[in-house]
Amino acid sequence: MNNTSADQIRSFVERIETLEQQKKDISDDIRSVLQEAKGEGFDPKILKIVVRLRNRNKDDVDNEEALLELYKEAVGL
Amino acid sequence: MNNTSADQIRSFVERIETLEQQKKDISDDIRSVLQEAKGEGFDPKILKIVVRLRNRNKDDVDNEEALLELYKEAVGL
Amino acid sequence: MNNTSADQIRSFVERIETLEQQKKDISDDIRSVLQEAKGEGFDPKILKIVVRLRNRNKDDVDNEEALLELYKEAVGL
Amino acid sequence: MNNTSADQIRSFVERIETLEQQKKDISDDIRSVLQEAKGEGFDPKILKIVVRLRNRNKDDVDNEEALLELYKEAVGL
DNA sequence: GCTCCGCTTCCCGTTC
DNA sequence: GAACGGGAAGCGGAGC
Repeated sequence: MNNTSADQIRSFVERIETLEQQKKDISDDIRSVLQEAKGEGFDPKILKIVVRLRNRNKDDVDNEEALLELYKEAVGL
Repeated sequence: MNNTSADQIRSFVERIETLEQQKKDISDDIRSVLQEAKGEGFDPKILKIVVRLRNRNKDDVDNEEALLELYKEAVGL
Repeated sequence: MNNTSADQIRSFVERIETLEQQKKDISDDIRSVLQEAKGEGFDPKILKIVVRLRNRNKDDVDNEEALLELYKEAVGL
Repeated sequence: MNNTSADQIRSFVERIETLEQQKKDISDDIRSVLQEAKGEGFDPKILKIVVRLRNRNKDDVDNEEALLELYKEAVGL
């Protein structure tokens, strides 16, 4: 390996590390918000489910829920 | 549920959504950097491994590698 | 490393490999069943959800669903 | 939903549950083997790495290791 | 269609 | 002994 290649590798690695650190910081922030919510009596797990549902098409979600009800009845739930 | 609780839930959900969006943006940035590296002839997969190794204690990594060599020999690798 | 250690390592590795293969076979079987169900017009994703629900305590599931409804209303879903 | 559909759903769900149970049993067996190995002084984590390596093409693994060494030197590892 | 990445879940170690 | 948090494995979805 020549020097230029090594320099490039170092550069790429450092750029990625910086971004990964930022990502980790944000993950920590999300965790903090969920903890805060929990401290005020809300359920973090359900909050995450709601966030996911809001990212999805409403019709799809409705259809899926309707189907699930049918299947649940079929197995006695 | 009273109005205050609903407001709190909305607030928590929106804060999480904002953070999740930021996280996604950074993930996209990382992907871009890896693509750029690939375009210059480097292996994105190996770059990621290097980033992970740099996050770990050197002695731990060295020990693990030494042990792995022993085990590999034991099974004929 | 002495010979005995190497033998032990080989033995452990082979035992694990055998078990992993069996596990993979069963995963394939599950996938086949889901495919068959899909072929008869059922939704594999919903079937898996039902299986998971049946593994959980009914009261927990009911409580979680009730809570989710509340949160959904709070954010206008 | 008619009775036949409900019967089919029940049947599919039960078949999947049976298979999932078998899979879980095997996972437990694997865990036992790793525990046993640990009890005799071997490192479970490394054993799992060896199992994974044995599943891969030797040339690929060798190439990857060679490349990794180059990159590690480039960043001073 | 396949690989690869991110998410979810599970398991373990720690702490109270 | 139970709950909590961190880490690893398995699964589903996205991107090539």
